[in-house]
Amino acid sequence: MIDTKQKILDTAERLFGEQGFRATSLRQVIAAAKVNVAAVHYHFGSKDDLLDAVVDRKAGPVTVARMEWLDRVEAEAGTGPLNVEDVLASFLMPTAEMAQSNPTFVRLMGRMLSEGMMPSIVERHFRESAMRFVMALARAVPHLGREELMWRVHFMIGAMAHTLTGQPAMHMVDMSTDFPTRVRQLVKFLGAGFRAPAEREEN
Amino acid sequence: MIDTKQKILDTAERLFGEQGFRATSLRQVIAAAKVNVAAVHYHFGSKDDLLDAVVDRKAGPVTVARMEWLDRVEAEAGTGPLNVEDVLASFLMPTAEMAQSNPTFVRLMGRMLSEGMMPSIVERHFRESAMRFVMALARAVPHLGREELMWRVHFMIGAMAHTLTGQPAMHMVDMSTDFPTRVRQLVKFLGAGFRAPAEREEN
DNA sequence: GTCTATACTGAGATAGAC
DNA sequence: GTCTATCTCAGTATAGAC
Repeated sequence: MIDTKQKILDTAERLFGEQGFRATSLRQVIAAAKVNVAAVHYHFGSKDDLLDAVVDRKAGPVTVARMEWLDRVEAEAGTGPLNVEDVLASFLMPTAEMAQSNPTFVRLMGRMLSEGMMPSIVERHFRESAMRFVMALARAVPHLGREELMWRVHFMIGAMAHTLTGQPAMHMVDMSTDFPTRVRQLVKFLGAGFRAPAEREEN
Repeated sequence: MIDTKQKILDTAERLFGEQGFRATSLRQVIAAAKVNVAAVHYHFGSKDDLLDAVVDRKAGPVTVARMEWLDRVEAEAGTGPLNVEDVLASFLMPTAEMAQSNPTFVRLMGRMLSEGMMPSIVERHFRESAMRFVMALARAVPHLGREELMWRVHFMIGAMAHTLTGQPAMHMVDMSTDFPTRVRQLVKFLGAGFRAPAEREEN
């Protein structure tokens, strides 16, 4: 069939998102997609490369939406100060929107960040937009030095990844809360964190 | 030998912390510990149970330190208001202290939280102290409703886990920053997040 | 070019001899 | 308590049918 590739991609996206990448075997994927084992390797090369292709197919639009959102925020700010929450929203809201239509893929993205899964894949897909995002953040919170800003970005990624996966570490939180609400709360929480004063240099 | 168990535990702790749990095979562990494959299954039952035992051995003291720290914070506050940052420090600083002497184990704890690894293990080891911690937090930020507090705790766990693993998602951050400095910055960031005003109920 | 059948290696687990 | 042998299932590689 012509759409063997499609079937593999669709099935892999679903199973990786639902069960996690490592917890899903290729044999599960090929059974669910009703194709042969070797087809995966023929079309994609390896399990890692399959993941890469799965992400490739869907990550582009999210990145574009993020950049457009950030464009608007920067245009509205003009030469004036940039609002932290607006910058954070430009990064997080497109994800929330995608989560409405495709929650499993968003979970997969969350997993990839938090499981430290395939750093090279994450990097290739997100690094460029992430860099622009960090620059906007630096402008929004100019009281922070580079080092301190980067640490807060690091904290942000952790919080974000953990929130996207939909996996409460303990049964603390109502995971049925819709994504836009989650993200609004996350933006507020992180915004306040970024606004917090810088440490005095005293070490 | 009598200390076969010990050797396995020590080696497993090191390799799991360095490489991750899933990325480490039992065969690596038994080779490094110079014991037989079956010894692991004899002493621990399974790879999962070995992880459990590894965590068991070291997690207790951290929990005790956390609870003692929280005792002090609550005693100092008396019936007055509880400081958020103090509560956060009670949870995070014992980890930072352990990280000084045993960084790999702390990385392993971080991985366990963020990889969604063995939820039952995490729960058994941390649930009780986590509940007391959440109650103290609720007292420190009484302006938050239950739901909103829990979401912020969720964000906190993500940020914390990501910070403990020592795995920067992209090469953004200087991982050589010592743990106490990291944790001080994290406490400040999270403290501001928890202090952020509650959302108006408008959905 | 696309796919199938099959075999190879290494993982975790288990039974049973010592 | 310890070790050998063996089982099942994972990811991967390749030869060859269409």
